[in-house]
Amino acid sequence: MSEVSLETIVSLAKRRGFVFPSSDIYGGLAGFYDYGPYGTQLAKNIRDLWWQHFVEKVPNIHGLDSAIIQNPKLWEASGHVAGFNDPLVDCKNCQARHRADHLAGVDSTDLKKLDELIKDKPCPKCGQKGHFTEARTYNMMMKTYVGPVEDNENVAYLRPETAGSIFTNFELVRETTRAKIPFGIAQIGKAFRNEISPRDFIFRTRELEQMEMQYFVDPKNETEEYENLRKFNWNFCIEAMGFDEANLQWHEHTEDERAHYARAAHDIQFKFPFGFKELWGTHNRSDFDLTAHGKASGKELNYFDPETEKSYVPFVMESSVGVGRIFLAALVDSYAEEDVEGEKRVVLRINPKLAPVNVAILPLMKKPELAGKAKEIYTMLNQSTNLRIEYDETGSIGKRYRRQDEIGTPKAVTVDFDTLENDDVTIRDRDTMEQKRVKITDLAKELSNDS
RNA sequence: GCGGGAUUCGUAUAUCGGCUAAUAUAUCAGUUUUCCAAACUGAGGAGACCAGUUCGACUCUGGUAUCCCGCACCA
Repeated sequence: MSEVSLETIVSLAKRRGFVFPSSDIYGGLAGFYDYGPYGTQLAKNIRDLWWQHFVEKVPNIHGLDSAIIQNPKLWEASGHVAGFNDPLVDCKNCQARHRADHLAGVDSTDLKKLDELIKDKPCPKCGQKGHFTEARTYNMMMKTYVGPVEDNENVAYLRPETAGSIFTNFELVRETTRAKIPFGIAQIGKAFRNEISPRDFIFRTRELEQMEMQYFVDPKNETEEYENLRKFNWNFCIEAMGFDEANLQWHEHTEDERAHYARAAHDIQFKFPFGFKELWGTHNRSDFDLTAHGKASGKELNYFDPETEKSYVPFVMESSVGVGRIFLAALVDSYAEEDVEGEKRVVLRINPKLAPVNVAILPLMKKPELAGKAKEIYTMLNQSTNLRIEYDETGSIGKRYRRQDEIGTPKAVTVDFDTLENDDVTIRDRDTMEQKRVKITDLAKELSNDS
């Protein structure tokens, strides 16, 4: 198991075109990152794999792709407008920052009232009384304006999570798919949060991409459905992503940790270089969302059960994971260094399905006869398979193997002088470095089997 | 947001108040019929940004930005 440092991952990510600081030439922008050529492909492969497992292969889960900007009423009903307006104070003595409403012991956003209530309270950190700044709010939702005039009438928010619009589309999806409970709605998309302090590379960013699935169930089955979803999420990490089980653990939220909507919450934590941290959340959101949106919109979001002929508000079991986080986990999980004849070899032992490049085509040397043959094979495979193939002729053959190792390419095909005589090539394996000789006519089949 | 540290070729490091900024590696071109980062030759590539001090600043000072570490935050 690897104990790779974050610096090593950041350096590799930049050096090999996985992740760049956003607007790098201007000095970057905190909380935002750009994905380079290999990173873009890796992220796409992760999304595709998730979509396959959560939508395409599941008959009663349906896909959705909703707008990033929604009617602001949605976020009022969901509790985000209030929740993202946490009143905060700083202790002028020790600089610690606290939630004013927590200090006051009340649930309020009235800043003046809170100032009054906490006036004589001690700072939880240093114990000093009467040193708090005035309460301020830090709205964590990104604001924008819809229409040409920037005023309060036109305020809108970039969604802070993808879940909201799944609830607003609940009835339309149910109707168009004729779905019966239990069923799910899944979505992959960007969300935005004005995090106070983005941290740990791409772990906590201000622009994030979520893969979420909300599963609507009969309240009487909540526990069973919740447990099933937890297992499903865990299995995806182990079986589909191929993560080392030793890098994963469960964390159950205590009542204090839980969000306002959650009846139960379990995180899958991954062993990042900065510790075990949340990778994937499973939440029992109860009927909180459908009830809230039903009330606020005036359109009841009930489900009529045709068997019992009764209506009820379904419970929501939520599965939520960030693309950036699972991307980072994939790099950390697969990064390995080993000694090969006294030299250090860096290899990403990543799930072949996720690898940005499946196959590298390499002429043994940059000779016209070898390069020509290799390019022929490249074209042939490109046309006859769905493999992602890369051609490389610069540098020694050993150097090119190591280049591909570093980006996790599972197979390399090498064209040598025997190829010209016998129409066969070697396939070199990323993990074992072993080679086998294969006829060019069998190449497509041979490579497709492995990927 | 608070406190601490850092910022020099793509990456990792060095040096210096006068810089023509060094080394390794990486990259590119070439030589070598070369299967695990070989060697050799050559090429391109840098002091985050903005001010100040100074005859002169990559070097000193201040601010800003970004990254890392701790704290807080994570609805």
